[in-house]
Formats: sequence, C-alpha cells, structure tokens
Amino acid sequence: MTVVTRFAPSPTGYLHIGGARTALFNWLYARHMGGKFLLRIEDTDRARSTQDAVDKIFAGLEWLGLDWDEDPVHQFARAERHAEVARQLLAEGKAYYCYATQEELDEMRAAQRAAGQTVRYDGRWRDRDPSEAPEGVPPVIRLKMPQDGETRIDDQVQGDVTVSNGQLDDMVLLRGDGTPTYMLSVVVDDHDMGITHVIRGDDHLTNSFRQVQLYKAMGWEPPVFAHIPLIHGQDGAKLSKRHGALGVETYRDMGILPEAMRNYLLRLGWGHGDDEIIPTDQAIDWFDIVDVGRSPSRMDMDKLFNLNGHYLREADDERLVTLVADVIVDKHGLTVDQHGSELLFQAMKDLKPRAKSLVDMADGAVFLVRPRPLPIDAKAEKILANGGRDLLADLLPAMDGLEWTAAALEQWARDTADARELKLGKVAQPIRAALSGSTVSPPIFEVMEILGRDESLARIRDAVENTQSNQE
RNA sequence: GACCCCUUCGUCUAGUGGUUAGGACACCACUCUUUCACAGUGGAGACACGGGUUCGAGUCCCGUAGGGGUCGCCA
Repeated sequence: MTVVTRFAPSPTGYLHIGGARTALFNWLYARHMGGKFLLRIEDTDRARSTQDAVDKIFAGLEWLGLDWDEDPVHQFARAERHAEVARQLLAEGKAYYCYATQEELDEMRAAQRAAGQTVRYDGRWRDRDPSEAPEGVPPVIRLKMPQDGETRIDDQVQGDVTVSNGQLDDMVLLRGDGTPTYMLSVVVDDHDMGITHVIRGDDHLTNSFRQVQLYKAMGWEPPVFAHIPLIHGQDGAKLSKRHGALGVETYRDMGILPEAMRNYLLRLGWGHGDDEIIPTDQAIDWFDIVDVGRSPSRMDMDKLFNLNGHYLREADDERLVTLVADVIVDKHGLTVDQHGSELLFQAMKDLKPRAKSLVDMADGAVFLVRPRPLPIDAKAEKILANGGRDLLADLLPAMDGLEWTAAALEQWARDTADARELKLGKVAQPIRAALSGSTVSPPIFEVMEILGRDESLARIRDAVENTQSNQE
C-alpha cells in the first residue's frame, strides 16, 4: 500500500510554526515511505478564507522546501460532493434533520452548564418525526452516533485511545444553508483523496472519534491516525496565531535558513539518539511517525539560532552572498554592486563563524561595502581618540610600501608592535576602528587584504584626519 | 465541569527493569586569541509526588498534584 499523507491548512492567515511542523512531519513520512504528500486548502469558511492567505501558505511551504505532489485540493470546490454524502446518510437513516434553532441550542448548553452536566447536543430531534418540524427553520443534518459501546483509535503517536460512545454527540454534517461542516468535509476528502495516514496536531485527537464514526456510517476504512503533540509558547500554552505563533516568513526575515528551520522543527518531538545535526536527506532516511514523542514542547529561539549558525557555516558562499546582500539592501539601505558582492564573497569565510543569522552576518559585513567616510561608533572613536589616531598617523607613511597580504601585514604589525614595545592589540585595534568603524570585526589583517591597499589606506587617512568623525 | 492526553536538567531530548541517568542549546570557568566569534576542555543542573509489583523501577500498575487539549451550524 502506498502511503498518502496530506497537509490541510485553513487559509485564514500565514503558515505558522505549528502548521509548518505538521507539514514537515507529513512530508517526511511520505518521502520516507516513498509515498505521496498532498495539499488541501480547507477554505469552507468563506468569511475567513482569503487568497492572500493561500498564497502565503504556498510561499511558506516553498521556502521551507516542502514540495507537494499533485495539484492542491480546494475543499470548498467539493462542497456538493460533501452534501451528497450527507444526503446519502440521511436516506439510509444514519443521519437526521435537526430543527433546533441557534437560540434553543444556546439555552440547552447554558442549562447543562448550570446543572454541571457535560455540554453536548442532547439528540432532541434524533427520534422525532419531521412532521413536527417548525415552520421557517432550515434544518441541519446530524449524524446518528452510536449510543452504546466505545470508539477506539490506535493512534500511531498517542497509542490506544478509547472513549465511550456516550461522550459523542450527534454532530452537524450539513449546515442549515446546505454547506458542509469541517467534520464532514475532512472525512469525505481524506477518503476521496485516498489519504492513508492522517498526521495532524494533537488538538484534533478528540475530533477523531467522531470522524471514525462517520467513516463507519459510510462503510469506509478509516485512515491511520497520528496526532502529534503541539508546540507550546514560553508560558506552556498552545501556540496559535493569536498566541505568539509567528509565520514562517518571520523566521525567514530574522535570517533563518530553511534547512536550519527544518532541522529545528524535526527535533521538536522527535529524536534519533544523540543526533542534533540532522540534514534533511538523513531525516527522510530516519524519520518514522511512530517515533514521535507524546509530550508537547516549547519553542526555543536560542537553539534555533545555534542550529542556524551551524548551517550558515556550512552553506555555499555564493548563495550566502546573495542572501546577505539582500539584507544589506533592505535593512541598511545601501546598494551592493558587483564589487561589493566580490568583497562579501572574499570575506565569507571570516563572516561565517561570527553569525547566527543572515541578519547578524549582514550587520557584520556591512562595513565592507559602506562608502567612505565610514561612521565610527563610540567605542571605536574612543580607541582613536586615546592615542590610536596618533599612532595611525605615525604609521601611515610606512604602510604605503607594504606587501598587501594578510600574512605580510600581520608580520609587519607584530614587528611594529615589538619595536615600540606594544602589544599587538595596541596596533591592531586602531586599524580595526579605522577600517570597520567598530571594535568588532573579522581578523583585521584579512580585512585589509580584502579591502585592498587603496581603500584601506584611504579609510585610515579618513580616521586620522577627521578628528570629529561622524560618530553614530 | 465532563472527556482525552501529557510529566527526565531552565529548554529540546536519549533512555524501554540492573546506567556514575547520556547528548544538545542556554549558563559558568578555562584554553586558543589582534577584537568578536568559531573551536576545544571542564563545571553546575533532571527522573513532579505518594503508594504498590519486583531481589531490583526513570522504565510496569494505581492514585495525587500540575500542565495541555477538546467540548460550535470555526477549522
């Protein structure tokens, strides 16, 4: 049997982190099993569904690198098929019309609550003759749930979970306006799409019991269920769009690499011994849904960034140049021309170990492509003011004739420091301040080589001459 | 409230009856060092609690506590 999984988001907003992980697990399982991963847009809530959200979800999945098979199914387009199933059940006596009004149901629930009873539809129209139907109330169609026995789910993650059928109320299949409810739509679509494994958030676990009864009523084989634990926020509560869950594009904008995101999400609820760095191809090889844990986990940004730093160091230099240039343009408002890209490329090996995100990397690299004269930050200015400027002025004439390689420049700096009985840092820091405008940068002699003789000397001259440099 | 689920360092996890309870992030110290990082070494840090079962329990059973989820003509 070929495994078919699906990711079924409702397009009422961006693709948030929990949805992204659900998608990842479905994708990984399908790829691991050599099956298919399908997409279904659950847009039956016409009021809240938007095309913009659909686009964002697609974009989010694409960014994450989760490719789906076949064209996405739009649930609303299948409404007639769903209604047909409801009518069939009605004809077979497995479902019935319910004429209870909204107000009536509200009262019923309020009364149940007040009496300390379980709140659920009481089946008031279950055995009532439709001839008693009130005028002008468009009826809903409800499924006749079994009232005895129990419903059992052998969940791949949660294990055997059983609920007594008395807990299940007769759920609405078709609304008064003839449109299908979510409960009906998911079951019909999962069946029609040939979904073999439903992997979704734990918050759907209790829905599954009722869905199983719908499968049974239709004489269909239920899929295998796997309810994965939710991701919680720092406060331990369910992460949702209105509760701290950020869209995946936000992580992208924070400078996270998609491969880092995948690795991080994978480790939330799933592990493989002591392995932490798990590239995607390895994940496909190792991942199995039965190995997913049952307890919820919390988002840990520090770990995400740590992982991101790792993938950043491994990433291809040219790819990084493009990504970092984009951030420099967007965040720092500068342009990065051919020469600028060249500088970034050469500096990449020094930039990599210093960044945990593309944003960090851009911050650390921007001085390379800034036009002169550079802004000098307060700490750097202090170094220049406290003797650094004088030293540079003193050294400048000799520097012109040096061999301009990192190694030669470093040797020269060491000799110079020795000759003056200074520590190397005393020579290096003023140069760093002049070249980068900061006290923090990649190894400064590397920077000198990358920037080149002319630019380097010009920046040092700027620093020497501008006693009141443009401080930030 | 009812039903369902969960509970190992602060966080993510390994662990499936006998371990000095392992790893990772974060934290602290040290090493490296021209700054900052990276890297390396070391350190502190956990089986929620109470009963069983067993020669022996983080591992099995039952309670308790805490947390979460669901109870819509939303999905």
